[in-house]
Amino acid sequence: MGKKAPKTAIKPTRNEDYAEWYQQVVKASDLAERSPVRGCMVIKPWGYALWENIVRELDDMFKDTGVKNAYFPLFIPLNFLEKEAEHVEGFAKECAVVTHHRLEKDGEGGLTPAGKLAEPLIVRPTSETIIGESFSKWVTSYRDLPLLINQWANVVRWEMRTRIFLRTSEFLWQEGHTAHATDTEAVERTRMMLDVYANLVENYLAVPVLRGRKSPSERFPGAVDTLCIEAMMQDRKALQAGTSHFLGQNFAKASDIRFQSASENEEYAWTTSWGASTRLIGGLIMSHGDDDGVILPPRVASSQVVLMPIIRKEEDRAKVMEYTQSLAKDLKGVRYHGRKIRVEIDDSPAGGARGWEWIKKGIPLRVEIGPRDIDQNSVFVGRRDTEHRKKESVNRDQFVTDISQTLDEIQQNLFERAKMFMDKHTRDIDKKEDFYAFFTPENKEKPEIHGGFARSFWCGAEDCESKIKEDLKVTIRCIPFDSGSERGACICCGKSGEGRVVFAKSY
RNA sequence: CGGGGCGUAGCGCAGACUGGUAGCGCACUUGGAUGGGGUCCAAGGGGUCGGAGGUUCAAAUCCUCUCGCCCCGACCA
Repeated sequence: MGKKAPKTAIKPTRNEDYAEWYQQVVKASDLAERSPVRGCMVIKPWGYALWENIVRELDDMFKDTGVKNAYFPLFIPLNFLEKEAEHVEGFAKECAVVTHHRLEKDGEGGLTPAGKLAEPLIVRPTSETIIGESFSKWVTSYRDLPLLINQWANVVRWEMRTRIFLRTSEFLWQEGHTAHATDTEAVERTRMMLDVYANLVENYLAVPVLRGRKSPSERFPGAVDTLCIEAMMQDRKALQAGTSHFLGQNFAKASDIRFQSASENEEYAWTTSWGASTRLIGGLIMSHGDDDGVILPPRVASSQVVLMPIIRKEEDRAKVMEYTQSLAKDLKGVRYHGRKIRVEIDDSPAGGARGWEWIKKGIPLRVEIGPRDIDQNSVFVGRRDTEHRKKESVNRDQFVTDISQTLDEIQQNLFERAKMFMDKHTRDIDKKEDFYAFFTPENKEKPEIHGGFARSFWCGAEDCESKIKEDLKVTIRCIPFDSGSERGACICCGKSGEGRVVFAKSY
């Protein structure tokens, strides 16, 4: 008899310490690790594949709407950031600044910066200003519009506190920037791209989201309107999963993006910008992960299935491996949502440890293959979205035939589970005392998981927002598009407000 | 930047109060036995004890300074 197996692969559990659970899951799942550089991460192959799949899907969706990719510099001249007043306000801090362009030996075996730059360069925290510079040259006539550009890039924001995937000093993202002849068209584009994000997050990451707009205080600096999708994590906090901004003519004026209209007037363009980042991976982990590790939705998983040959006697090896290889070949021939199924073969020694590694990594399907299965032309299959002991023998050919359907069932199951969770912890709250109770943990010393999304009325005053933020660390995450026209008393001051807004604690 | 915690093998930790040969578990390597849910036995490899300075015959341990990380807060486009 071996050691008694712990109940869960991840310690602590979500309920014991959610923040620590998250870190342990990231580590155990082999998705990423901390780097020697403060606040930065190394994305390991198992995690980077998720990003590659997100990129592939999103990029296709963008191109389907006419967007083209381009690339702009990493460095932005300091004065560019000074062009838009509100933008300056929002970005004044938290930027990496390049002040030198050379290293010299310091005489003690080290290196010291030399060659001071006349004007410092900023490592882009976002690229509105430098892309605006290009746009101003590219746009002269209404015939040049709309201009629909996206770039896949890394950006740097010198955050005070970082969390792997959720908020890192450097992260990968895409930023779309468009310029239009009319405000209507720009507004439509803003909404169109938000819907693209919602589609990706719900249908690929299997994470349900709320769609809506930010309150003025939560807007992107310099934006006229910020649309967002918000997801609920398993600690019931909100995660902003994507934003799309209608910038009005603010950035066009700052960057001098003008065109001559059909009626021969000179006008400023109307611009938008929209982004989603590697933060999505953090959202995926916190939406689906359990106390045994991460659970990857099949449509973005690095690989969908792992084959684990069981070789009891050396003379069985050839037979088992042959059966395994042939199964792998058949599986790889199956198309799953337009792509090949990816198969891992793990022939490390059979035993519980091997299986647990794959559970922690969250692969959707685990398949054990031993002499017994071969005799019956079957395979022994475990699904990551069900209890880990629940495994069943399936006819080999049936398994291959059904695999797309099985993966879709897992995908669907993950989405529905997350949707039920969000719905369960979303409630209409009309009394101030109920609102405060909802967001106050019973144990102040070691807060349990509590709260959720509160749908309440708000009078529209920033004072009420900041009061609630100060009291409870709760903010308006979004004003849902479908909030309706029902009127009710502001949860804070009691004055009348139209439509319920969603309050929550957030990442 | 404020409060708290922590830096000792790849990972997790003990040793520190009371200074005296650098330890344990996991992982890794080799050999053997196992094998359908966290295997067993045996033998190995791996360390500037975060860094600098000080006290001492002697420092992981005591003192001073310093760097870094984690958690909570402030911040978060």
